[in-house]
Formats: sequence, C-alpha cells, structure tokens
Amino acid sequence: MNWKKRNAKCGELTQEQISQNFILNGWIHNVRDMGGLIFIDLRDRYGIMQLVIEPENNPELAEKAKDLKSEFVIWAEGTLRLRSNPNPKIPTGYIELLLADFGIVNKSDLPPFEIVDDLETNEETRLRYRYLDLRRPALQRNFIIRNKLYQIMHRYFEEQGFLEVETPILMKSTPEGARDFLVPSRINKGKFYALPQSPQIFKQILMVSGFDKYIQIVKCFRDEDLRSDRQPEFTQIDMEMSFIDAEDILTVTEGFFAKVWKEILNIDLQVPFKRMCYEEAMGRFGSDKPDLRFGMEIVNINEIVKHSEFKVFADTLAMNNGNIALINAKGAGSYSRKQLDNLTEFAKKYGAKGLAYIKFDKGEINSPIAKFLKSEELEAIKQAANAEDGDLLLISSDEKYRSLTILGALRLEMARQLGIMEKVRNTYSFHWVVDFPLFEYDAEENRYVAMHHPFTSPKDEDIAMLDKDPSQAKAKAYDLVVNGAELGGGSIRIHDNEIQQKMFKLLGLSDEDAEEKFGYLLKALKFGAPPHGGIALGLDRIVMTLAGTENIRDVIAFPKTTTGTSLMDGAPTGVDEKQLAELGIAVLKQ
RNA sequence: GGAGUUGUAGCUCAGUUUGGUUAGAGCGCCUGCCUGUCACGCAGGAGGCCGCGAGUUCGAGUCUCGUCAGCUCCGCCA
Repeated sequence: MNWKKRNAKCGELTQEQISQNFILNGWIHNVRDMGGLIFIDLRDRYGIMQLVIEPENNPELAEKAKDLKSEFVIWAEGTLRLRSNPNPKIPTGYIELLLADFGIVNKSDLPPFEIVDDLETNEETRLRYRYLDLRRPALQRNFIIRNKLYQIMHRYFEEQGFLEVETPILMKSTPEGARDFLVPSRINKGKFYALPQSPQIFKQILMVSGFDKYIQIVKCFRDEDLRSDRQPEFTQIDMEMSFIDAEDILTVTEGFFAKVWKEILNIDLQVPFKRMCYEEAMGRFGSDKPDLRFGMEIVNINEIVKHSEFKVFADTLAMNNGNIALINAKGAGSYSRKQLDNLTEFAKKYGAKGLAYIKFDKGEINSPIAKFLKSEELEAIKQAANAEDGDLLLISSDEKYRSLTILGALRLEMARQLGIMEKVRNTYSFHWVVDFPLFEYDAEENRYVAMHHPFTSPKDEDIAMLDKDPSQAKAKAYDLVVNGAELGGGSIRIHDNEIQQKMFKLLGLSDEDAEEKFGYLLKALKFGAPPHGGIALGLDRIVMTLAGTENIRDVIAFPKTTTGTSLMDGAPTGVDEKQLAELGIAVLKQ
C-alpha cells in the first residue's frame, strides 16, 4: 500500500521546527477549497494541524486534492512554516505544513456526525458508531488518564512489594449477592461456569497460599440493571494482604491515591484521609457515601416537636424508630409551589409519603404545617436549622433510615439546583466511611444479609454480639468515598473457620448449603489461613473522578446501553441451534 | 419489576396545545464562484416510513392504545 510512516505528530509540532520537513498521518477533519488556497485540517490523536496547498505553485497537487473528503486517511509530507494568519485558539494555530505531497491511504464514508467535542449528537448514534465517537479529543483524553492510572498502579504496588496474580474468569457460581452471568460448559453438559462478580474468594485463598501481597486489575461482572455509574462489566483494582490490620490497608490505599492525584492532576492530597463512621454519615448526610464538599447537614428535631399535636409528627414519634429531621436549603426560600411539588415528587421516589417545608420568604413564614406548630416550636426549629430569611427548610418525618435517606437525596438535589455542585467542581473530598453494620435485615426474605459480604470480619468486641443481637454487630469494613461516590470498599476478612461457619449460619445458610456453595473456601481456611484483608477499588469510577465526568460510558471504550446491549456489535444475540445443541441447551420460547 | 423523559432530513431541532392543501429551519452533503480560511462567504440543488403497529376520523407528524429504542431515576447492585 502506498503510505509513508510519519515522523511527527500533529499536535506536537512547534514553532522551533520551522522549515523542517515532516510526514504526518491522520484523518482529514475538514477541507476548505478557497479557490486560491486549499486548507486541510489533519487530525491524529495528538491534535490538529493545518495543511496548505498553493495551487499557483503546485497545480498538480491542487488537482489531486479535489478528491479529499472528511475522515479520509492520508499521509502528508511538507515543510513546517509560520502562518501569515494565525489562529491562537488551537494549540498548533501559529504553524502550518506547506504540502509538498500527500497520498490517500484510505477513503471514508461520510461520517454520520461531525467528530468534534461540542457535538450534541444523540448517544444512540454515537454508541452505534463508537469508533468515531472515540476519535473525539475529550474521549481520547479520558483514555490517556485511564492509561496513566494503570501505569501508576503497577509501579506503586510493585514498589510496595505486591505481586500481580490473575484469577479465573470462569468460576463457580455463587448465588449470594449480585446475579451471576452464566457460561455453559460444553464438556460438562448442563453445568455452568459463572463470571466473577469479584475475585473475592480467590484472593482470600491466595492468602492461604502465602501470596501475602496480592494485586490485580480485573474485570468483574454483575448481571444487574445499569446506571450512569454502573456497567454490567467493570474493572476493579483488587488488592489483598496478610498479617495486617485495617490500618495497613487504609495506609497503602491512601498512598496510592496520593500518588495518582499528584501525578495526574498535580494535586497534593492530605493523608491520612478523614474517617467517619456509618452512623454519623447517615445521621449528618443521609448517605453511606456522603459528599462532604459542602454542608447542608441534616438537623434532627425530634426533641423540639416531641409534644407537637401535629398528627404526622406524633405518629412518627410513636414509632419504634421514628425520625423527624430537616435540611436547610439556603437561598431556596422563594421556591414556587410548583418547584416544591417537584421536590415532593422527588422525595417520593425514595419512599417519602410527603414532604413538609417551611419557607422564610421576604420576612414571612410560609408553610403548610405552620398552623399545627406552636410559635415557640417554629422558633426553635428556625434556631436549630440556623435559618434566616430566604431559606427553605425541607422536613422529613418517617422511619429513621428512610427519612435520613430522603433528606440525603434532597440534600444532593438542592445542591445541584442551587449551583453548589457547580461551585465545588474540581475539588476533591476523600474520606473513609467505617464501622458499617455487619448485617442488614432483609424484610422481603425475612433474614439477615451481609451488608458487605459474608466473609467480612466482625469487630473483635462485637463477636459476642453475634449470638445476642446480630443487628448490633459492626464490621471491620471500610468504604472509600470521594465527592459522594463510592470509589472502593474492603474489609478485614474472617480467617477463622469457626467464625466463618457461624456467619453462614446467621445468614440463613445451612451447614449443607455453606458446604455446597463455599466449602472450598472453608476448607482452605482450615489450613493455616493468616489474618488478612483487602480492598477493591472501582477503576472506572476513579477515572470518572479524575476526568470529571458523570458518566461511566465516558471512560469505557465499548460500553453497554441501559438495557445491557452493545449498539455497535449488537450483543447480546441469539446463537445457532448447532451451538446450543453442542451445549445441550434449549431456549424457551418467549 | 416500576417511574419519568426523548424519538420528525446524515446531525441538531421547530411544527403536536386547537387534526386540514405540497412537513420547515440551521448545520452537513452535491454543483459552481471566491488567494489566508479556520463556525469562511455567495448562488443553486438533492435529501423525509414524522421510531414501529393498531385504533378514532372524511382526513393523523398532531388524538387514543400498544410496542420498540436511547437516556435518567427507584427497586436491584453480597
């Protein structure tokens, strides 16, 4: 094929290289034939360079250039020179390449959308032509960040003495937790592998093997519904260590993030990160992953209204676990009825039956519940909320965690609406959330489920609690939270076979079930398992945070849509009867 | 499993409230002109299953029902 190897990159040429000869390769971004002059914008992944043809001096080349179209791939050879009419808006805007020759390496169909960053083409089209969308500089930049993160991770953990070990992608299905993706076995008809939700059990077993510092960048798979920050396959930085306690894991992790933020964003993170226990995070921010870049904390007013005759409040307080609390949305006092109705709708998504409010607008108090409150109660609420004219108090009265969750969601929503989120962009608040409950009660299944996972160690002082009141037991678990996003979570694991068996029992697993599902782990733990623990960091979400994007699709090269399909290749699809027959599988007619 | 929202030219959108001749605009594309463009400019042109399917109606882009797809959220995500 007729093409020449480039000796320069579009975006990296400089004025110092004037008069030198270069060969560039790239896609044609734009061609402008001005009659007198022909301008060609050439793009590679490093940037854009303008090429010029002077038909007067080179009529054959001008003739040849008539065929050129957007997105053709060409090689271009010429001399770098200063532009007489520079464009300071683009990085290479002061120089141009006077073309001596070029060749069309490949032609291109007309692209279905223009490949520029400020495009607003709908996502469906862009996902269908993902390879074109990925040419956009903004997306290229995200993958440069992602690559840097890989490199820093490998360097850092090797320096710390970690060993990278690969764990199986085809493994045994474990129905606890998320739904598994299943892979049928041809050789063992009727049997299935599962894709790992995480390499959790394998890495623990590696601890038994003496790999006392394990690290892996690993794909994980969960067959659950998608969100803007959740894909069915995603990447984890998975880590585990032996003969350590939680402090060691937090320290190693903090060192890693400090290095990443320094090398990629040139930001010095303060280590160690702050810590907050689960109860406090819920109580103050209504979330186990609170965004600590701003205040608007939840204020409990149970005491203030405990003698209130307002039926909603009285009913709530009569409950076992009733909670009446509020947030103060400063500056939202002029919200209209419609805006407040919308907030109520918003709260209802989180299970609220309604949403009470008190507006302090232009010296007046406006509230549908004011008539039920004594003036000293109103005044006390105002004091407690630190409210002044122009503020809006949003009040939730409900079961404790429900009301906290509602207020936590409203807090984020109000921060968005009031422009607070915009103000704290590009600031980073790292902290650990610790002291999670070991169990969560699942009302539907009428049993306890592990809040983290069933291998999480209870706190030493809570082991006795397992027999008395499991709901009170705390776990040696920790989540890393950055700007309201959970970037990772881990725990000290149970290395004692007996405690592990007790855990399974509390989770409602019979001895037989535990043996059937996790017997291989239980057995391994019997062979001198060292105390161990680790953490899994969500690599995609770390890149999202570094890149400042809200959507995980921006940091994954070939992502899925919200229904789990890939618009580019059409997966998932049906398969040949022959393939199914080989696997011994019949598909039910839908 | 549920809710919201969007779907009209290659792309971005208007038109839907109040059904009515031949469905519009900008960008892009094609042809021509233009010696410094970089959102170039000027003139002309091509381009439509109004997501899909039923229904109501003399008549549906517009109303009704269903359905599909993208996005966002709740549930779910040990």
